[in-house]
Amino acid sequence: MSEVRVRIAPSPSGNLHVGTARTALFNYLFAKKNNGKFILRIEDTDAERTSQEYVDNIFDSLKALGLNWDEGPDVGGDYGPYTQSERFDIYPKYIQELLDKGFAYECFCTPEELEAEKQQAADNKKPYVYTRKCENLTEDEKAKLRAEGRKPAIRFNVAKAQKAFHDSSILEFNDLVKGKLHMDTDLIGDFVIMKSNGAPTYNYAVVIDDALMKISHVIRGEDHISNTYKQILIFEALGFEVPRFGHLGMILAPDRSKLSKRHGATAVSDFVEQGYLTEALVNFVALLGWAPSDGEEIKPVEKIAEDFRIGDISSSNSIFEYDKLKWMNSHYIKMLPKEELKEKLKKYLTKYNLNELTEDQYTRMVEITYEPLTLLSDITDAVAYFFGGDSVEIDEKAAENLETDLSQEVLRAFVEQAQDWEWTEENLHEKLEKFRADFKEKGYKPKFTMWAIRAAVTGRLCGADMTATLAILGKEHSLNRAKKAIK
RNA sequence: AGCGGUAUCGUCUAGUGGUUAGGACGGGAGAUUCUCAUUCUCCAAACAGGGGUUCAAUUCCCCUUACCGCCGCCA
Repeated sequence: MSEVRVRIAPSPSGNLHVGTARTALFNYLFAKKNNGKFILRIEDTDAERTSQEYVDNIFDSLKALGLNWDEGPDVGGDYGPYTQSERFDIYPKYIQELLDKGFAYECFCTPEELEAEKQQAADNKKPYVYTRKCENLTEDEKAKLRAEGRKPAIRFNVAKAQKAFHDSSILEFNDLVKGKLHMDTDLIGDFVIMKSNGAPTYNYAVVIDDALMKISHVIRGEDHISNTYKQILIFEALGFEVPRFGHLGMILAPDRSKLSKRHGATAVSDFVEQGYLTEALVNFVALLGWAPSDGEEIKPVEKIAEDFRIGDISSSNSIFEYDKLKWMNSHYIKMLPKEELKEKLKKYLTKYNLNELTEDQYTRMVEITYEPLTLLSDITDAVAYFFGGDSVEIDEKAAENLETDLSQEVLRAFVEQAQDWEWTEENLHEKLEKFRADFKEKGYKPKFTMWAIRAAVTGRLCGADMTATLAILGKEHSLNRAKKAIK
């Protein structure tokens, strides 16, 4: 068997979408599993909708996900260039070949004429198929149209190609994930392969590029199934070897509609911005349509690659459930090495003056606050009360708690006794334990004792370990906050 | 409308011609901790419907339904 070569071919008309990321991942996994090559190709034939900004975003996102490509626009390779707009001199040659072989013809129809055809089909409740009225234009007629200033587009002659290589009008192929798929080619209109402005269309450029780049397996979303028949025909008409195809189910939003901004993040860079770890995103997205053989859901890409078999992918659509992603993200946050975590968190702490803390204090603060985090960005709120010196914002519930006689009594005792405490975490731990015990003897639950202190010092009823919090905050700030809460 | 695809707990899925249909997220209950969270234990929750084939169908076939996709000089 020849070398496995797969590709991801995004169009830079937006930031890298998670759906594209999943397709990229499955291609990557397939390449890894089969010692093949993973190739990145930028499909920017439509100049109007593409921009360099998006190209950069695609590069960055793919890299962040760890889906490194063996060949691509930036790293090069033996089959470049890897950006379609730089390949425009390649495409005409094969158009000519198709024209010469009679598998393509010039079409002079105007957008208005085409629109009228479509309208008529709709009126008759018939599916629209191009009428092929330009198929048999004579040279004289073409010259006349040209003289009028009309520039022709090139259409592919579907029926001719089909007849040349198949016994009936039914075209069939064996999909890597969906099994046997077929289609009556009589229902496919002669489609445009080169626009009147000279630019190749998607269906044509893809074939030329996949063929020239020696792509062995095309793994992509099932929205491309109907394109596959067109593409196979072009491969055959040009005498290229037809690659194997595999079509993945789509990713849907929780309401079963297309995943869009209103559901939350959709671009990989959005997820990162919101505090998701790319490791979690990759892991989660792999589980959409694929399940590990050992049932262990949390595992790194390398492990997934070992276990991956394309035939095991579910061929149905799957819903992108943010809840599970969040769960997975919190899991990955807990597994992250502390040094790395400390660095990553800084991005979400810019509103605070980190200089208020020593390196050790910062480390300790992260240690006692990272566990409940679902998103890295949750840290912003989680550490709010470590800053601000003697003043802290008291939330409603804490304020309510501070009203009680019990809390007032606890705080008076706390302020009085703590004056003399040595303010180290170790000592505070010991002292507070005793403090709680004393109040317990008076019939106060430890929980309530600590709530009073917590409410006064942090302004909240829940938060990080209280002993460590006091230690980090320091004696002065802690006691001043406590004093302020006393009536 | 036509064509194509898909159908197991709410969600992601495992699984088999005979199973108490398994796991994970989410939900519920409880235990632990100074709180929240973590962790742990337990609970509820599914084979879309109808026909076949078969001793037996969630599993194989057909139909219906639902959902998704495609019908561009977008990709």
